[in-house]
Amino acid sequence: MAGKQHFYEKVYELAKQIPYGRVTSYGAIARCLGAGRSARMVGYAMNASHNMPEIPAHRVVNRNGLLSGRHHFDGTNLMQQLLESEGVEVKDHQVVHFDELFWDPASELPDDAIPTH
DNA sequence: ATTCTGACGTGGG
DNA sequence: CCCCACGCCAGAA
Repeated sequence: MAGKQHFYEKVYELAKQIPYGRVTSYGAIARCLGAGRSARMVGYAMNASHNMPEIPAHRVVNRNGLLSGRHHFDGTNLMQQLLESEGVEVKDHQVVHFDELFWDPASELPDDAIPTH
């Protein structure tokens, strides 16, 4: 049934819809896809998205707004720079005003835009 | 084949 | 507040 390949693609479809200048979390994506306990797998999917420029992996942080994936980007601070380039403030590896910038796919995305197949 | 390590998150002590 | 165990499961060793 639900293979990894399939799951990764759902993650990507969802990630592509994160609005410019907003951020979400690994767990929020997992929950939205009906795999609430598989947040780690979302991290794996992001890790495997390096060759996919259309996937805004830098907009996915952990549930505290911490840039936990920063070491997987080229350059020391690329993840932070990408966020700042779209107006997201980052201080001490953490998104400032995380509460306001947080985008929850489950509550802000219309049902027909949530990948199911 | 088995072990180990995580771009995570929750719950319990 | 801190620390730990656990669910989850892909890849590397």
